[in-house]
Amino acid sequence: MANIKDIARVAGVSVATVSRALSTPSLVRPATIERIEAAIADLNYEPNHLAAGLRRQRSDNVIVAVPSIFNPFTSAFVEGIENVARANKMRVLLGITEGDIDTLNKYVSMIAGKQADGMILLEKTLPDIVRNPPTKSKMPPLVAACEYPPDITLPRVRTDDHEASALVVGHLAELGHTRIAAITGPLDQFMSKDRLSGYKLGLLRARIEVDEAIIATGDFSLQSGYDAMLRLLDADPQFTAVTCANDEMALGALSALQQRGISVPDEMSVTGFDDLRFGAFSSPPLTTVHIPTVEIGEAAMRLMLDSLLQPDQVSASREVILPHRLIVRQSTAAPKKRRKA
Amino acid sequence: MANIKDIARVAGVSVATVSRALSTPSLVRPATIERIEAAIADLNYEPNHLAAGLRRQRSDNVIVAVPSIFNPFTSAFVEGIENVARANKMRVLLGITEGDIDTLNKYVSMIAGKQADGMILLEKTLPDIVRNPPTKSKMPPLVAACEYPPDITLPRVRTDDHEASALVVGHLAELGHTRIAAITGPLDQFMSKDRLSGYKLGLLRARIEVDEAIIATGDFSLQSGYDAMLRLLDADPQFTAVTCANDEMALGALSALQQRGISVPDEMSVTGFDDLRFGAFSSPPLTTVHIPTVEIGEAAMRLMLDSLLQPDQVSASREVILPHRLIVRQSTAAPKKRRKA
DNA sequence: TTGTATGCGTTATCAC
DNA sequence: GTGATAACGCATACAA
Repeated sequence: MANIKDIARVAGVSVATVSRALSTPSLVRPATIERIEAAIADLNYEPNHLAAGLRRQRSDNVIVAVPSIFNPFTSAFVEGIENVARANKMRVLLGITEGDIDTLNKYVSMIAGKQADGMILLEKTLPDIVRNPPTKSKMPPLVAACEYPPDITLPRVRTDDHEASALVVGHLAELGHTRIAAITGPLDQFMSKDRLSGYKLGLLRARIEVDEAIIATGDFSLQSGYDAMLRLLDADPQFTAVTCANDEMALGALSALQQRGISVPDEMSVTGFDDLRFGAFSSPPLTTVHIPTVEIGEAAMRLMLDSLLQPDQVSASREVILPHRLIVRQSTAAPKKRRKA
Repeated sequence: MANIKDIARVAGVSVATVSRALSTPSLVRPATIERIEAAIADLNYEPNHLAAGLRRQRSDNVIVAVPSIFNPFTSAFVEGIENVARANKMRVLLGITEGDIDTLNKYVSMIAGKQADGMILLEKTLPDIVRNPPTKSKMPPLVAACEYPPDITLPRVRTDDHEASALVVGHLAELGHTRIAAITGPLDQFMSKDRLSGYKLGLLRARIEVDEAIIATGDFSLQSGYDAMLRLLDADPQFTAVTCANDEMALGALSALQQRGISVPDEMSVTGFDDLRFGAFSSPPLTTVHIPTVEIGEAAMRLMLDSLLQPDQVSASREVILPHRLIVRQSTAAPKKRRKA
């Protein structure tokens, strides 16, 4: 492969000029640039990013740490990040953790190793470095999405899941439901807790008492929603609506109801959370809250770019909150018939 | 940040020894290794991957080029790639093309620029370099997945979509269906053509004549499946089954049928293709063909590792074909009632 | 506007 | 088993 030296020789200039022509063309005479470009085309030259990176001490990569990419929520988020990364000449390095903290910590150390310039997190656990900032070396640029407790000082982007959850419950209450069950996410995740407390807030506002007997826990998967729905039905058949902490579980719940022969929304109203495409085409189409997942990724990447441009800026505590909105489809209606026990 | 020189000084050895201790510990006396490791821990040293890469002329990155990651099929594929990449100390660089050939070509040139060592493709179009191999520089390591015409010489991994499609149609024919509609993918994609020809093969085997009037084209999206189903129903209400080129479109079709009040599977049988998780929880659960998407990604990455280990090997024409299997759920049944026109 | 010289941090070759 | 040293290819401070 040709290198910058070859180009310099062929174009009859110095390597410095070639370098400048590539990175700051405004400093080079147009005629010179032309000769250089001719040489580049001639030799099929491609700048060596590794060498440039070594010199400039940056890789132009950003790590995206997620437990798995194998679900629509995460992949939309990653798509958003990639969109703005690409527009800013940066690349996305995929870091799948499978929820393992050691793997996550290893990804963080890749920043010190210059494999990446920073990291965007969508994890339920934080890397150790957040709680134990390095004393000698400087803190690597980190951006958090969605899932984190309020006491950390990372730049972050999220939606107001608390209010969003209350909003859905309010919708059900307005329809006339008074016994509203819930299927939550895993309660060791901040996001789940937030959505659960929003559910309780919604009940409070509607003057409905919380009944722990009709709150079931899932793990955000279709299967867990299906299972939780069955458990709920077996435990107490008197509720007329169920609100799920995400669309996947709501879809699972829908499937369980269909199997039990309980009609939605006539006998049971069901709501989701996230607004996955699949929810719009379920039977019946799912009432849910739209979460701007792609935009969350985009905003996270923009925060990352900010951190990268202004190192050790105290923009550390920047927080972006994106708007949600209720999407009413056909899985919710006023409670009509009483189901038989 | 500490570098290898600092470690050497603190440990009282030369940089060469430190480097060896890190990469080939067997060549270094255990006692020496201990001193070095102590120094590493002491100074919080992290090897600079950029410098190592420059010297060794490799980045340990592999680009995954996909039109979008925002769908379960692609993200499962990427997850598979990441799994085996991680196990082999390589990283995945996400390359989203949005179907743009220039973007794709740019990703290819990143290999020459040493940002990545190779590229795995899940695209409907091939980068120019495949048709016009470079004369002076050597061909970058490329691996193709699923979507490509048979005349290219890239290492590749796929399933036998042709037979898989015929298999589904065979299932419907066995149930007694004689008018079987199809919803295909975009016909400029090899994968769609393959699945369509498999559909026709299935009809042929069942001695059913092909009727172009009940073949509709979609674009693999939920919405397009929904739209195509409506078009089909309006054009000819006499068919009793419809086979869709992927699960997303089948789910869309299910939604359209439900809206029209046509019961599945009593009045209409529906089949999908891919076996997304969502298909198992639709109403009714979807009969489909399981495609081992994650495994396809894993196999693709293994082919990549092979290419990387044995440069200019003529393993170029290696092809891996992974098995599919029919998954019968409740969206298919023997044709019972005649729908009213 | 252009050229010269230095260093980024590592690996690998060759000695010892 | 270990050490000295020459690349790897580029960006930039400084000179001209």
